[in-house]
Amino acid sequence: MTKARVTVIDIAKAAGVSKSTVSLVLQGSSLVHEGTRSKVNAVMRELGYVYNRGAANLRQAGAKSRIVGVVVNDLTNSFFAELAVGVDMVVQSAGFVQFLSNTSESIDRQREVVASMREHGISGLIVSPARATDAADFKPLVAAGIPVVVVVRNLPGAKVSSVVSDNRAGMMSAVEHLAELGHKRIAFLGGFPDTAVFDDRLAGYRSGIEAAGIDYHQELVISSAPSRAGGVEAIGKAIVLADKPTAAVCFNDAVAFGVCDGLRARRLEPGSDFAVVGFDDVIEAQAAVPALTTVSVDPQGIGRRGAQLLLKQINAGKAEAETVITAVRLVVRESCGARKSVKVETGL
Amino acid sequence: MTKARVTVIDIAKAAGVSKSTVSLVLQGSSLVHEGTRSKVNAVMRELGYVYNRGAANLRQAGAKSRIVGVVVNDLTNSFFAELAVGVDMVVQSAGFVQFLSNTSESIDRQREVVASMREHGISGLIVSPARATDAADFKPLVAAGIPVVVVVRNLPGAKVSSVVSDNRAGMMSAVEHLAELGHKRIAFLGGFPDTAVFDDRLAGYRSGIEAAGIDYHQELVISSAPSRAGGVEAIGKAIVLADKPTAAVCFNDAVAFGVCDGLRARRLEPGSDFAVVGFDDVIEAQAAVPALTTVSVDPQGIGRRGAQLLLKQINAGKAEAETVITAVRLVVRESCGARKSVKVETGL
DNA sequence: TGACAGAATTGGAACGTTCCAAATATTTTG
DNA sequence: CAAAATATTTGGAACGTTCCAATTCTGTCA
Repeated sequence: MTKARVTVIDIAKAAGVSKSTVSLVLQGSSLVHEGTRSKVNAVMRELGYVYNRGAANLRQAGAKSRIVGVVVNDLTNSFFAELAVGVDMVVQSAGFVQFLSNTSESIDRQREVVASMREHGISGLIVSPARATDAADFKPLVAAGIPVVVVVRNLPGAKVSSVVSDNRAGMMSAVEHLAELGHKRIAFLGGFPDTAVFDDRLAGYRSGIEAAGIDYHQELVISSAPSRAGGVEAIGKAIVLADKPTAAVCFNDAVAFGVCDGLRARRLEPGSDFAVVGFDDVIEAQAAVPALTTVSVDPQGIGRRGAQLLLKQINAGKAEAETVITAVRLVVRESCGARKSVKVETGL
Repeated sequence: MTKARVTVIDIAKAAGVSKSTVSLVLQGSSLVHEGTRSKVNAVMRELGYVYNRGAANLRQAGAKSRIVGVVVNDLTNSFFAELAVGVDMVVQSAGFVQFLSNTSESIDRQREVVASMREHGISGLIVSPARATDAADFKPLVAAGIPVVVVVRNLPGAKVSSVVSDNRAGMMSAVEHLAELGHKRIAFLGGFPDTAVFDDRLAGYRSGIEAAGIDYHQELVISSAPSRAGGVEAIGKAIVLADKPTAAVCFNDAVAFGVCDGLRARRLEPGSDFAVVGFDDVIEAQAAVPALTTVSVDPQGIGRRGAQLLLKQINAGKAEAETVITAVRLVVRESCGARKSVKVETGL
């Protein structure tokens, strides 16, 4: 057990050069003689030197720690796990490492986590903000010159970059698809109305029915928690309307699954008796029964785009807030009734 | 945009005390007078001070950075995502943050990632090692006094702590369950034979059939990649045996899903025509058709246990290698044929 | 050969914190 | 009230790196 850490000074001593030269080697400077460089490298290997980024970071004040913080609200949700993987891919290949934390939708936790990351000197932050995050919450970060990229959920009013999926277009295509299948009474179920994502998706819904020549009916928009339980609740309200809907687009897949549960509890089969479309295309969507028709959003792609944007801003020193909207596409499976339940898995 | 960072010296100046006193306040020392403490705290808030852990860390050489590294081989797999969440829970509440990285089973990536984490001064490492990781690979870490906890897959020969599920007991209970259902020819399908996990699960299989008074037949053990495709391959070999099996325990759920695919491709229905049992209880297992009977391992629990063990070792300064085996339990669903396919979801 | 340019190297000083030993203020005690 | 004990506070000197300006080495050219 080696007690003393090997430092740049030990290397210098052993290689017969000064610490400055070793430092130059470390930074790959072209100023050092080829022979010296290789000797120093050899000694470093031999003594088992490990670079102390903390110390380096301290000196080059404000410069880059090569750490990016990643904050998501639910890593258990495969959507966010994929997102984190996407971020990791680009971040890692740029020689950065990621600090990843999970807020579980808790705004206090988010604050703690971000503060902690800041203490550790992150060079940038990618965050999928917890619900009800204050737009001003990341103000201090950007004021300190730390770029912030918001993903998945945008933060209207905050002057930060964001990468979100095309919620409007996605929901619109879902509605149009249902209209093409002949549905006239299409409900919009689930989601909290106080969020930007909700607004976007609802706007897409309205454009969709308008494009299909259907009138908008206020009572067909039923909000609820964006969860499975919320879906059950929403379909419960929808089904007792005087003029019942025959189809629904849901705020997200979780709600859609809940809607399916609620339909079954009323002896209605999703797909054949009532068309259901989700949003997100979580991993369970294709394995479910019936397989869920949904809008696929490629969380990994969002992660990659977000990371790229962040790295760009980090390198640029300071960049303007920028918004990226990633494309989505409707994946037609069974729950919309367009296809019979054909359970053939290739597997080969 | 504040150009200059606020330091402990600025606080000291503004509060009319010395930097040492500020430092004492920072550390919550009981040496400082109550009045002084609150004044300093007030000034810190006012000036927007942010603690520089890097600098602190530099001084208390070797001491704790309050960063733990977490390395998994596939974050996309919900099993590992859950694990990471478990780690995050305990690590976060202990005031640590986690560096999380994904190796995608690449041993080079693993090496890079671990090296990078080390440069950043992690106080401990939790790793689910990529396949074929050399037992000696973490030697330098522990030599430097950085505790390492290996999870999920153990590393025989490495002198590090580990937290693994009870593979032996789990597989044994799966086999016993099938035997109770009347099966005599039970195959063991999938997995790479060069891994410790494989050995354990196979040993459990052997104990299980022995306990049931069934003879062991070499040809019923068919290894393959531990993936869906591997499962298809393995069942393909099993089904053409002279004396066909009527049931199979699989190396993991992915293999089990592949086995189901392969059965269907041969017009056999998993559950009724052939019993299939998986291992892991991934999130898709209960939503699949038929719902998969499998051995549930609680990855989040493993994450928590691993983190606790790591923190213990970090606090102890140095601890002996310790092995924790977490309990598993068989979850009986449909694919073993014990139950009819009853599709009732409560949802409420 | 001496001056000069370029290449390679180098000794501090700094970064923001913690630690130590020592100094000062406050209280207690005989 | 002096001395002793206790409670607070405090200036440096670290920690391991990078940066700067300055230095020492090379060779080149007139």
